Amino acid sequence: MTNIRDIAKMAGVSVTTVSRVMNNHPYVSEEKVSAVKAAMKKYNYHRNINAVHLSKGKTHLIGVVVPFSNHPYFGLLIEGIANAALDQNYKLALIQTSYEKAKEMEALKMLEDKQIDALIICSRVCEWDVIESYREYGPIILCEDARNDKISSTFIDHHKTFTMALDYLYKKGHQQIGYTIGRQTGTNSKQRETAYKDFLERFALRYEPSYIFTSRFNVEDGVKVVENLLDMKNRPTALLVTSDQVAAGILTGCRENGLFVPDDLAIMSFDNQPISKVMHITTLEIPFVEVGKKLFQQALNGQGVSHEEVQVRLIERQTV
Amino acid sequence: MTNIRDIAKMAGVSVTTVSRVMNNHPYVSEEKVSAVKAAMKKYNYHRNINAVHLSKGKTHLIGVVVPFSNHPYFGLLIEGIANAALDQNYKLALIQTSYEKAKEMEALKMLEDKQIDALIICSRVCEWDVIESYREYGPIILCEDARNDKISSTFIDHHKTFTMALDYLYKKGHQQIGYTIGRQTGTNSKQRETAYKDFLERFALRYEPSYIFTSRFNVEDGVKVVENLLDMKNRPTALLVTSDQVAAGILTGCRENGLFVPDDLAIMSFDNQPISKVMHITTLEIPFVEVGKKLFQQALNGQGVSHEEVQVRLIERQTV
DNA sequence: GTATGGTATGAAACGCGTTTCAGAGCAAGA
DNA sequence: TCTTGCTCTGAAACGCGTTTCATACCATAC
Repeated sequence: MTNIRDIAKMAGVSVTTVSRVMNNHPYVSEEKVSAVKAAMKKYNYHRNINAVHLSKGKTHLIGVVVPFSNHPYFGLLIEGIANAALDQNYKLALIQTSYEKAKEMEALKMLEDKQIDALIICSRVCEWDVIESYREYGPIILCEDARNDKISSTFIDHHKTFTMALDYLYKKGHQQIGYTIGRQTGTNSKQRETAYKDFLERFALRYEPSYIFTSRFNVEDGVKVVENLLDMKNRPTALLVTSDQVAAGILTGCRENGLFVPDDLAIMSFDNQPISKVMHITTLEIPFVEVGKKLFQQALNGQGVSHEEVQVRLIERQTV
Repeated sequence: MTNIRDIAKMAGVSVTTVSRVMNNHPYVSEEKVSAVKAAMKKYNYHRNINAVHLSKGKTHLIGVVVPFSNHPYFGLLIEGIANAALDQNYKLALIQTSYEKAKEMEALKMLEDKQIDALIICSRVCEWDVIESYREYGPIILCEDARNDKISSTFIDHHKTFTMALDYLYKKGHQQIGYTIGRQTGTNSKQRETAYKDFLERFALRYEPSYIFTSRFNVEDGVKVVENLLDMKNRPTALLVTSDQVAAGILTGCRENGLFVPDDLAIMSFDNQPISKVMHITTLEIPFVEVGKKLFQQALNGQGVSHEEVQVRLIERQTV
């Protein structure tokens, strides 16, 4: 393999000059530029990017932590981040954790080892202080409400959003409202839980544990929600569903079991993925492209701590 | 930042010994091991991974090229590859091309620059000879039938599979069969087209161009297929659909427009994603985890050219 | 007693591009 | 004439871990 020194020798210049040519620095005479370029071409020279990385102390790689990549929510987030990254000539290192703490730690270690320039954590399991202790090694960006903390974030105020959705359902006459959610832990889930309890209190409604369906991630989980509903004596009249996938499953389950939507059960969902449009599911749109772009921007800027709130938008369709 | 030489000095050993300790080489006395470890701990030493990369000439990064990451097909593929990669302590560099040639070239350049150890291309736009010309820089693995070529692949024989599916539909009494597909170009699509034409010829059936629906990727595209069908005088009685997403859209569209499945229209789909189970769609299961694992294995082994065929499995449900 | 081989250790070379610093040459302004 | 201030160039240092090679010691093996 030819290296920069070989090229310098062949072109009759110094390595500095070759480096300058490669990086389009000014102050290189035209003759030398062409001599260097000719030599590079002749010897099919390609610079060793790892040497560049070592030298510059940067990799142009951004780590992205997701629990799964096949889930539309994270798929969309990845898509958004990847698009923003490509524009800036950055690459993405995908780290799939399956919510295992050890895998998440590995991602943090990659930052520590300078294998990545910044880390975007789309959903975390590690505790705050653990993540914070890695902040010194590079920018860490979270995709959850971290306004009270010293780590940058792009987030949706899920308390606000959930409250808005619940109020909307209440106004439509619903007083027995339940909800489905993925993980129980996690900032987003906690915010939603609080919003739910606040809502109940505000309207003096009773808390009914069976109205809350946890560990609901995909369509099949949605179908199972309906199975559960059928067994209940006193069903909720409306459900707030934190993913269009689950909502699609619930809708399908309802159809198969003779439950009419929205009359027997109203469904208000999240995300506004294509499936929700096709199935006419009322949903709260999350602007994934915008979220991805902001996450990436924060990862790039790095230094200071910033918090970017993203607004969701209610899309009224036919399930409420 | 402390480096290996600092540690060596602090521990009173040579850098070689420090390196050996880090890499668990034998032939280091216990006292020295502990001295080195103590020094590393005391100075919070972390090796610079870029220096390792440069030195070893490897990065433990595998490039994965996909057109989009939010599409379930590619999401699942990524998931499969990522799982296999994590097991072997490899990381994934995700390269999203949107089917733009320039982006795909960038991925090949990453291989050339040694930024990645191998490249898995899940769907390509570049011509054969372009890709082949980069083979000298490292393993390139394709996810399409490349048995006739000098590039490794893990693939599904789509001619065989399509033929099987068409025969199945024929046996069920269908003679007016259409199909939907994503891209028209690409090896997989070509194989399917050929299989379709061969099938028609074999049973002396007429080729009806309007029975072929191209550029169908997601649920919404499926709904539009139904809109098209409604305008047709002489509709197909069965449709082979190359993605469960599209099939879900078609099924939904049929329901809304009073078309009964399978009586008015039989649907045979591909992938066996969760949505197909929930909607009882008859489908051909693609074992994504297996595909991902094989792709990754080939990427790791590298040297020789190998071709791994993966079998699909018919899952009979209620749409045929 | 000598040959053989494993254990233990370190100096130095290696991989390779970037950047700092110093200096030379030349033109414009004082 | 002298000072600034570009433009252009290259030697050398820098980032840092790995690996080869040489060496030394000690223990079986013959």
